[in-house]
Amino acid sequence: MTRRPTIKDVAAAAQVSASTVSAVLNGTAPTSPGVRERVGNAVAQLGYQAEAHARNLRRRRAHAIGLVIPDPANPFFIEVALGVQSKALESGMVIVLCATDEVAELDAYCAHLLKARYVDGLIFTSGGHRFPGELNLLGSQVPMVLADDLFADVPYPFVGSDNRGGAQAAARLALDHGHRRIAILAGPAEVWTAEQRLAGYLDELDREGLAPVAVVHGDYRVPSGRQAAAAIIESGATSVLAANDLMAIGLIQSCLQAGLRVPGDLSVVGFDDIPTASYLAPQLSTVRQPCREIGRAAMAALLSQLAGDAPDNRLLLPTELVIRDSLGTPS
Amino acid sequence: MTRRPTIKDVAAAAQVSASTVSAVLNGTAPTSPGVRERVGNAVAQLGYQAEAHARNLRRRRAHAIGLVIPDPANPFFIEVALGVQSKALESGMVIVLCATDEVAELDAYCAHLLKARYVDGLIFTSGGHRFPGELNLLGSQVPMVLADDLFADVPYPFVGSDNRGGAQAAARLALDHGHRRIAILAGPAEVWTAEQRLAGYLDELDREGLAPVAVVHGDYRVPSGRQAAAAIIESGATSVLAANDLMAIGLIQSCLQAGLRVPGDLSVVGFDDIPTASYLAPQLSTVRQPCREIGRAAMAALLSQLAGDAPDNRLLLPTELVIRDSLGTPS
DNA sequence: GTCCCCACTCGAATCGTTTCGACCACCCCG
DNA sequence: CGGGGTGGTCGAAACGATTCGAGTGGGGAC
Repeated sequence: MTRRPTIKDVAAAAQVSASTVSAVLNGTAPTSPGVRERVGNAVAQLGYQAEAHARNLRRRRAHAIGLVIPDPANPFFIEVALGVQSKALESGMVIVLCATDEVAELDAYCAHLLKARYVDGLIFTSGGHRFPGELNLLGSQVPMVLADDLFADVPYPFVGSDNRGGAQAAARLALDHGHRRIAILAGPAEVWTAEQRLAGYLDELDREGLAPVAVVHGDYRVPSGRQAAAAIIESGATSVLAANDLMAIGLIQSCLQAGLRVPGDLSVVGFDDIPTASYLAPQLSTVRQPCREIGRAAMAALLSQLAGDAPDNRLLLPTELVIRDSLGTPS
Repeated sequence: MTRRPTIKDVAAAAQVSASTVSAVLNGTAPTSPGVRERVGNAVAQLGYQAEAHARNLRRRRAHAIGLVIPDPANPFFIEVALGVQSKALESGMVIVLCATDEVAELDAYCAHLLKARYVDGLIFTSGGHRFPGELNLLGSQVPMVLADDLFADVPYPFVGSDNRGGAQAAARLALDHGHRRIAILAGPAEVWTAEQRLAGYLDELDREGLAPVAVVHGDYRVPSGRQAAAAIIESGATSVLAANDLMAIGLIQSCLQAGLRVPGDLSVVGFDDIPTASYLAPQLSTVRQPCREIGRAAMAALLSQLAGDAPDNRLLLPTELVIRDSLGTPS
């Protein structure tokens, strides 16, 4: 018979009881070296591995977390996901994917996972999407960590990057290149990251006594960058600070089509440093977020929350300026 | 008491036995309308939802599958993942993410998930990576479906796209534009998709009695495209057929830097149609794969395999030519 | 020598569900 | 009127682990 071995089979082979095997395997009680060795041998010989569901049922822990990605089109979140995965691997956790662009569906799915106790908690990367209502309903009952984007009215720990500082650095870079007529291609108005970045840009311009020659709001996606081009060109800006790379890409596309040279006629600085940023011509100067680290830190925060510790409420990781070709001196 | 309600609570509230509640909820036995209503009310009132692990333990089914992505950097697989997710949502399955670029780790992790019965099966997207040894060890015991890439010596059902036909179409496009000196930027030598695409290119050239002026092999990633540029320029080709978009991107970058115009001096056709392809200047003409459909079909195949049906062994979905700017007539 | 404590092990109970066989009442058919 | 099938319900036994209280034996302290 080739039945999958259970803990009883191991117990029989090692001539001890099932509870002792459990104690050995989990280290929950002191055991003698002889027993440890016999159990170890039996496990190795039978190729035993504990059944996840039996264990989870008894322990009342799923050893799994849900990773929520409402906007899978943004490669930024993929990197965050890899960070989460890497930390999860180290800590024996499993990641359940919750990724779809259909937000209502996603909402219901997450609620289902939680109510069925399929996951112990959630890591929520929003990217400017609204916070799901049904999840909100459950209140702060759910162990959850917000990654990347913050909702002011939601009481969960948060891990993200220093958007404001990054934006300041981007603005500083443009100023240092001699730009004075600077336009801002901002993100969606009510989104925290967008607000932070906008504030950072304005901060830094203000220190020079400057104000932007134009502020255009987009939605963090490529087409909105294209649409913003006309207004920005019209503003007479020599430089644009774009609140993310996708919009910067759209903007550059439209400008090139309009016959402008980048960076000759118009300099551009993005935000995020997605892979595509370095594939463009011109390669995009941008602000790199530590995506993987954000993912890892978010997972760590969730773990400590699950362990009952009160984690840091807000963790801001530093950004890094990536200088490529899309920024020049004003003509 | 604020304890999570169990099936017994529902049973008590509806004044029936737990087994009857189970029968109602799962439809596994005939029940009377009156009982159905009482149970329905009780469930609604208590907000009951079955605990996943207890159910899974008893049913000996995880209702979960692992999605293996050895190369998360390739956006192609993200799209496939979304297709898998969408089908999974419909069928009440849960997706466990297995994504890391550390292949040995990934291998061990998958084996762990399977042995612990945390997942019922695997969908494996390889993208030219080697097939994990430990998984292979388990033989065809594991319900598994290969998506996108095929391993000749591995006996699993496969879902992918018609790489050969797509490549033929790409070659035909170049020929129809009048190109005669055509180079091929092929994928890794032992990878099935690369072989198929190469064969398709050669097929179509051969029908005109032509042979490529150069065949350079890359590894499906951007830098290898850059490195291939010199040899291709030297070959005097007027057009390049690139076996995927990432390599095409690298190639174009290097050509532009070398002062060539694209498509003026060199036309390029890619493969995959990743989002970046339409963000480039020039926008890349390429062959679109039905990524989401591949994901959905792979999930469907895995489900039928789990249900005991023998699924189609190889499913090839049609590709589609996407014509943009990177292809012109030879000068 | 006695007592206590600790290291070690075990059996039994438990987690929350599904499933299986048994049971009952009823209806229909012969 | 008897018997067989069936719709409807139930209790008890799994599923495979962990956990808890209890039992045993040996060693150290007094």
